[in-house]
Amino acid sequence: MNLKQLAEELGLSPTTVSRALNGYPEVSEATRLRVAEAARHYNYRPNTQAKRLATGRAMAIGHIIPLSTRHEIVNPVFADFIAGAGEVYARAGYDMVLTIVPDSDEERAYREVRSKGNVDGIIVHGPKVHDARLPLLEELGLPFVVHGRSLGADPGYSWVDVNNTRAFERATSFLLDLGHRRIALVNGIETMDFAARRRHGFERALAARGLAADPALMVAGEMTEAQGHDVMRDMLTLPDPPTAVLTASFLSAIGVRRALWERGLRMGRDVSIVTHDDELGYLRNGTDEPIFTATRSSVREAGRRCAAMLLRRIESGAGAPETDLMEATLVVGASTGPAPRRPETID
Amino acid sequence: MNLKQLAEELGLSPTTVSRALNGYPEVSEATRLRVAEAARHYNYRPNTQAKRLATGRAMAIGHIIPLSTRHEIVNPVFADFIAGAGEVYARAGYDMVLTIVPDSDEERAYREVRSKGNVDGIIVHGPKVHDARLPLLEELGLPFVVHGRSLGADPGYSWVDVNNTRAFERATSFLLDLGHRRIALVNGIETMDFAARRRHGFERALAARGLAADPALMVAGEMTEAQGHDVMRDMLTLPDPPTAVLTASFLSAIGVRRALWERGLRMGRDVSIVTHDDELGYLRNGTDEPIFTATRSSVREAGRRCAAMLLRRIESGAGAPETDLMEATLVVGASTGPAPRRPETID
DNA sequence: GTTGGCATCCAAACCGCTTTGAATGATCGG
DNA sequence: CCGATCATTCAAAGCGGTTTGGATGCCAAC
Repeated sequence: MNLKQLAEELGLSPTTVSRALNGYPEVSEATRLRVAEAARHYNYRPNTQAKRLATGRAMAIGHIIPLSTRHEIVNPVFADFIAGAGEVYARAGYDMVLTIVPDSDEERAYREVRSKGNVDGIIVHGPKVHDARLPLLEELGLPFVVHGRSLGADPGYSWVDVNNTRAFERATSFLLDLGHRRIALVNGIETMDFAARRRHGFERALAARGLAADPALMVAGEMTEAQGHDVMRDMLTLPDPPTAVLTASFLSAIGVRRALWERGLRMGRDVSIVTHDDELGYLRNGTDEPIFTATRSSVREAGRRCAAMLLRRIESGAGAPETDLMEATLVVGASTGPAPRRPETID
Repeated sequence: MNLKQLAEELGLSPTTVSRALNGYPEVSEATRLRVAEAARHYNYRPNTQAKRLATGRAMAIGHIIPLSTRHEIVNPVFADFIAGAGEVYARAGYDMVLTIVPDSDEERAYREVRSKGNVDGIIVHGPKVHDARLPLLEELGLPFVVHGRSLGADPGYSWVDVNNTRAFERATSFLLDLGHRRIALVNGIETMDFAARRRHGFERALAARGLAADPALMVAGEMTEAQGHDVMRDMLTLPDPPTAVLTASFLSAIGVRRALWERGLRMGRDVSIVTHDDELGYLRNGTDEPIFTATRSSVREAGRRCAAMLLRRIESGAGAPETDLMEATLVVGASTGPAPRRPETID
């Protein structure tokens, strides 16, 4: 059933039916009701493609997911982010269009999306430091919102981000307050903006106490369980091993925990762990008391906010860039405790 | 730049340009080259909406992601599946359209997708036992492929699935061969088809040795780290605790491992663990030697196969349903060993 | 020298909707 | 009672492609 048929059925012109259904004022209340009734009865739904062509609005948002060609790993955060954003789109009547792109030809993908005109805007995932995509998108003139930021990029873009620097600065201070001095950082790949900022926060907190970060205690890599484990296993063989670890991901923290257990060390007593917790649906940090002390920030909520911001920009026609800096909360769990007194330091 | 402008620029009719670009034979090789050259030069890309309207093909595949309203949890497997499917779509020039739907009004979502006509086919995620969506989709006449199967549904549909029954049957036999008799099953929610089948495989293997499953050792629930932990913690307080555990997810296995460690038990010596491993990018089962003995099957590969199957069906006009049963491999890792001899059983 | 076939190209219709511009009849103020 | 105003409706022209049904010109065949 299409518009013309429905109009025919009603003895009206397509014009009137269209207007009645889209809430235009120049239609009598009586016919509007009649039309609505008929539409329901025939289960009429306007053809999306036709509507899009006619209005010039795709009513869809694109998410371009970079897929590292080397690592072949999808960001575990992605599913929750999508769930949050999807909620918002669904309510607003937008579709969500995903494109998985090997990071080798991301530029082509963006250009194509632009000229194909099948989305009204884009969410940029996983921004890197000095991310080349932002100037490109600016040039393309496609509305976009970045999930995260890009150090060194021209700041004239809209974004939603967690205050990663502050979060890791606080987490580090927290460990310092507990007496820890040998603190390790198990970070994500530091070409990623979020990881660079976390490291920065880590170093800043140390510097504030006149301490320098020990390069031997700072590692960056793919944030997996295996990474956490291998890194911690190696660090524990150092002559002066860390008494605390700060990890950028829940999975890394789990790996660190495994390495501790293997060595017969108790988490929170022998070695403390603080992790970042994205509050992923399938990776909850304990049910009541948190398993890990963590800097907590919901990725799902970030997804909602990104989506809402983008829709706002699209519907109001851009304007000055919007930004939204979410503060992470520091929740204390069972994985941290005072720094163990080393035998030789007993005063 | 649109078709008409490009045609103008070339001094040709839109008809000819369209044909040249789409490889129709009634165009001289000379003009075809000229058109291709100009298209490249002006970076022309046909407008998606217009093309869709004209051809009646959406060139897009829908993924309807059910979101349990109670659990608010996105299946962790989802990101990898999407990555696999996305690869295939990208190569074939299809878009991937995601819809996140609270499972309360899934039916409405399917009907809407159908009548809006913005996808050519659908991938069904997370089928349940007796899943009501399958007859609905059949009725709607929209091509679809199910990732998984549905026990009790009319079998006239296309699917890609892992042989869950067989995988868990083998895993259970493996544990039985090692001498284990008290084997626990930490399963997913058993209204989900895959979980029902895994349980079935588990029970079948026990039955084959004349053993009955102990209800106290079978738990079903959300497959999270916390679930694994809590369930195992409780089981360890039983008068006759399990010596081996079979878990339906890597995350549950990690939780089980935590519970063991908390009790000072060694994995693979005091208690064995076998888990199912979906080979998720961010949840690798160890780098060289597997951490856990596991039934392994790549979800990403399943994504690729589902996508390819659906495209095949769309482009060849349905036909008899296709099915693809993937066998999981049983990989032996460090988490299993012979059943410990109980003190009183020393002969 | 026609005629038929073939290779090329084009005008126009169409896909299903929105939207502009105009028509119609009813209502109202003077 | 008449012109102006208003409410309501419609025909037709897009949106940007594809596709149908000719045109045109050229060449081989008769």
